[in-house]
Amino acid sequence: MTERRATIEDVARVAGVSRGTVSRVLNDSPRVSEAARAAVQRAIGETGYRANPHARSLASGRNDTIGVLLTRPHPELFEDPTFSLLLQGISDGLAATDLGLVLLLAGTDDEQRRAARFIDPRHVDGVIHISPLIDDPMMPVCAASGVPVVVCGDAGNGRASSRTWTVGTTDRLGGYEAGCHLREQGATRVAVIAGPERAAGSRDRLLGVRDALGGAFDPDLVEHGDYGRESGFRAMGRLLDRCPDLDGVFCASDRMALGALERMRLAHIDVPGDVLVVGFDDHEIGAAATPALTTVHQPIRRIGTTAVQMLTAALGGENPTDQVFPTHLVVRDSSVRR
Amino acid sequence: MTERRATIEDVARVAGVSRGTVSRVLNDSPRVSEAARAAVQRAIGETGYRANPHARSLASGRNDTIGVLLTRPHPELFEDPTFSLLLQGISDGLAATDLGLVLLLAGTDDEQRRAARFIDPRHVDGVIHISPLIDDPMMPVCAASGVPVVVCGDAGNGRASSRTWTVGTTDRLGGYEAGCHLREQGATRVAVIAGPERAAGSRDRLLGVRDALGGAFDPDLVEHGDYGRESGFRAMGRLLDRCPDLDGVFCASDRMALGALERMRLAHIDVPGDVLVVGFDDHEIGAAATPALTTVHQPIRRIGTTAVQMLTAALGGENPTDQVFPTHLVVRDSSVRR
DNA sequence: CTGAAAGCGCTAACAC
DNA sequence: GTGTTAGCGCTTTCAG
Repeated sequence: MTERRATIEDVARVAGVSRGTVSRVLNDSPRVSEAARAAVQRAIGETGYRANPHARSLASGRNDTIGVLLTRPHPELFEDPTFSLLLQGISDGLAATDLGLVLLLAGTDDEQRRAARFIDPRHVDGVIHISPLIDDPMMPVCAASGVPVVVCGDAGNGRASSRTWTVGTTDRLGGYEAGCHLREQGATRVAVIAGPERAAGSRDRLLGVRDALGGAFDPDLVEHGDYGRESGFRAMGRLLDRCPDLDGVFCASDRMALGALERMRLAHIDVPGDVLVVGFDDHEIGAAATPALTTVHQPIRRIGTTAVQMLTAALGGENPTDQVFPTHLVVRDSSVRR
Repeated sequence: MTERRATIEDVARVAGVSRGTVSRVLNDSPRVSEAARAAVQRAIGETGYRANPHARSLASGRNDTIGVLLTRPHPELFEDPTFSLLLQGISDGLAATDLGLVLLLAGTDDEQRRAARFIDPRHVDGVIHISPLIDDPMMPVCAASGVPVVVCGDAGNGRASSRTWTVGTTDRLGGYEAGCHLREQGATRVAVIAGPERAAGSRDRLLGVRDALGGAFDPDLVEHGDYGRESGFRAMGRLLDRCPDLDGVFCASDRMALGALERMRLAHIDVPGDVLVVGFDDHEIGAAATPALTTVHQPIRRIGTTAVQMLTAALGGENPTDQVFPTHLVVRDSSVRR
């Protein structure tokens, strides 16, 4: 345990070659004879050699690690299946590479300071920014660091830096489709349970329904939640207090929609008989709900894998094009009058 | 952007001192004159200097970073408030230090490989292992790396290495108390909805109820879930199929207990009239449920802060003592016959 | 208190 | 193909 770690020097000695050759084998350069390669590999096994990542990074300027930046408070973050899926997508995308993955928590001020230290070309080669906020405090940090960044969602006004790319969905169009659907199904007093005020995606979905409803849109019938079930439940309560005869609700997340359903059940309001409901996300829980939830599908997991692809492309010196995946409405029972 | 980053050399030149002095200021050594310190600080501001972490680590052997190891599949992990709380505790604990925090995902084989690379004395100074499994595949990796590890929960048979410590709760005793309570309240056919088979904590809770029930314990009345609501719902369904006249249920998590409540509501089984229910965790959702959930409280957040304290102590060369926090029963409506 | 200098372990450019 | 060598940017003796 106290024993000194084997270095490249030790390996070279054991293999009877020079440091340079060992390094070449390590970075599998083509300019190595089979014999030398074999000898080095054996020596690595014997010595239990593991490269010192710092020495390597110091000399090469690479880190072989990317960071995933998380800028929402823990509870909000951790209970949201969206993040789980996004992260799975990222994990999937990374499988094809040999990059390391590091999660950077930046939900509180203190965490932001800590994370800022890590957003540095000498720590991570690139950053994937999940859950961007409007006027996101970490965007300037990313820009200043010079690290390439892929934002999942809206990067905010005037792209922070030339090394920022985005991959997202048609949030606004999704909201629009949901709004149109509610209207078509006959809803005339449509309420909205939006997500966190500062969440970029939520704002776009809200703009979308507003577009769809036009004059029928009532700004008084908008409540904000945190994407969670409980917040949807409470928001629905407030909406019902204010407007007992509303006949449609668009929720910016499926979980809030489920909370809203629950609240209405409690109030003996029939869905879809009295009120039509549309969610957003298309998570499993929505399909299993009673009534089955109409929702706007977005390919979250795919966004994750794409983010990785774009980032690796950027690391390779390419200039990836921003991607926007289409959302589409999934009509189920909660929005269709029987 | 393309501009070369300022190095310690630049700072030294601007400040009119030597590299050594700058380094001393950076590591706030006491052996520096006020004048020199001020000059260096000014120069740092002017040049926008930021230390190169790799160079620093290479020279010093420290990393100033700890890793949090997560060995459960994403969905399971991310929807569990327990992790959120644990992580908050860790975040809190870290606030007093200037250590960086890095989350290491190791839920799949691929992720495990990736994480293993990072569990290395040259990457992280220490590891906090959340959610240990029985025969956890990452424990040998941790041991082999020589990195100090604090395990939140049971480290498994024969402590992996002399540099492993644990902080946990009296899981078994908690299960025992729950079991006793159910008996005292008159339950005679008690079922158990345990957590994942390989989760160390879940196993202990199960052993605890078994202790309490003694001869009344029926191994056929045990089902396993993944700590999630849905899995509790389904497990309850299976139990009811098998034993429609059970009169008590202990669930290894509050979320599974809520799922079980839901399932029983569906079957028009009255809680606590027909069946008594006890959960585990004491999450908020349980207190808000109908009926309010009796549960076993464990100080999760505190476990997180303690893990950090133990780890920093270990990094400081001390040998912290393992900690076990007491659980206690919180009696609410779900387990008390009216 | 401060400067000089010797590494930390590795990569990459340069000879051969 | 392979060995040699000059750094990468910092910490940490060791003198002074």
